[in-house]
Amino acid sequence: MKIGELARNAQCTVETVRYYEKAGLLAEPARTEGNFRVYGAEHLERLRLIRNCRALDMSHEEIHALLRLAQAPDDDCGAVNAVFDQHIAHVDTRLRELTQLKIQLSSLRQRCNSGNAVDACGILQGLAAMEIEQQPGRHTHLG
Amino acid sequence: MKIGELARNAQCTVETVRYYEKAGLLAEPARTEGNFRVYGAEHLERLRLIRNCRALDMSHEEIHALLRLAQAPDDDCGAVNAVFDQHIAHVDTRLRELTQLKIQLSSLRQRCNSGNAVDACGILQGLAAMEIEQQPGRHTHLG
DNA sequence: ACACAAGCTGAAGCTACTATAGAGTCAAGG
DNA sequence: CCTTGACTCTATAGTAGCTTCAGCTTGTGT
Repeated sequence: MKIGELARNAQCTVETVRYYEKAGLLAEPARTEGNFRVYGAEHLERLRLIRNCRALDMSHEEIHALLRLAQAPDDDCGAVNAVFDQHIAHVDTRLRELTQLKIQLSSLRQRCNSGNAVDACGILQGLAAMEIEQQPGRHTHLG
Repeated sequence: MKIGELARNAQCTVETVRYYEKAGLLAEPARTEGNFRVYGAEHLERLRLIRNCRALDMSHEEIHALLRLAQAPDDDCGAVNAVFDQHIAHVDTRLRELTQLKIQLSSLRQRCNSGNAVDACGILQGLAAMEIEQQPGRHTHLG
């Protein structure tokens, strides 16, 4: 299988595949005489796993950890569960943040119903007056 | 007011202030003889507005749009409301995505309760087997 | 023989900053 | 007057996870 076919099978672009290789997530495949990459079923399976992890918003670091753990098939999978639980915690944190954000946005939005001059717009006034809440730093890689 | 004081007043770093200037969000201030930036109250107000917008996860593009609109104080503020509504829609979209994500993650998590060999781990099996759902592209700048 | 698709490498671009190097400015203390 | 230390200056590189581009080579169909 050449890179284009692999990419189609895994629903991603050729560039992304090459990027994963450079990032160390996907093993370097064999090459043809003409220097084209040749992939096997095991590459596709691995790539699918990576794409699924990404679809679940895991970071490359988290995926890397999972892949390392998956290499020792006889070990206890407790560590796998731990990586997973941590990621769920990330998602939870971000969900709470966004929920809080939406409350703030909605309350700001109610301060203006359009038709005012910009000068008198409750939203802009609110944005200028709001007291900045210091965020306690990044606790998740989710934006 | 020099840059350090401005930054303290707006709860951000000196580097961020210089970055906003280069990004065109904050007007270039006057300089002292020794080439230090000197800011007035209007710069602080503008910077506070920018920081509040960022605290609400608006992109620089959105903030830029708001600032442009705010420059014509006599115009109708309908356009301001539109920018704001669009941002609320971004947050909503991302909330729905993350909620969906959490459902998937939870269901995957239930497939393994640790103590298995990695080979038999339901999570890894699920990650490898999951059918990739193609995302309909980025509809928000929120990660 | 020639066109065109698909592959190759390496580098730059994206967002919103953060961090570093190496210099200059300025007020206070000795 | 001189030094120390806090602050400031510019310019550059790094972060994540790709995407896009330039310029080239390889393979395929007619």
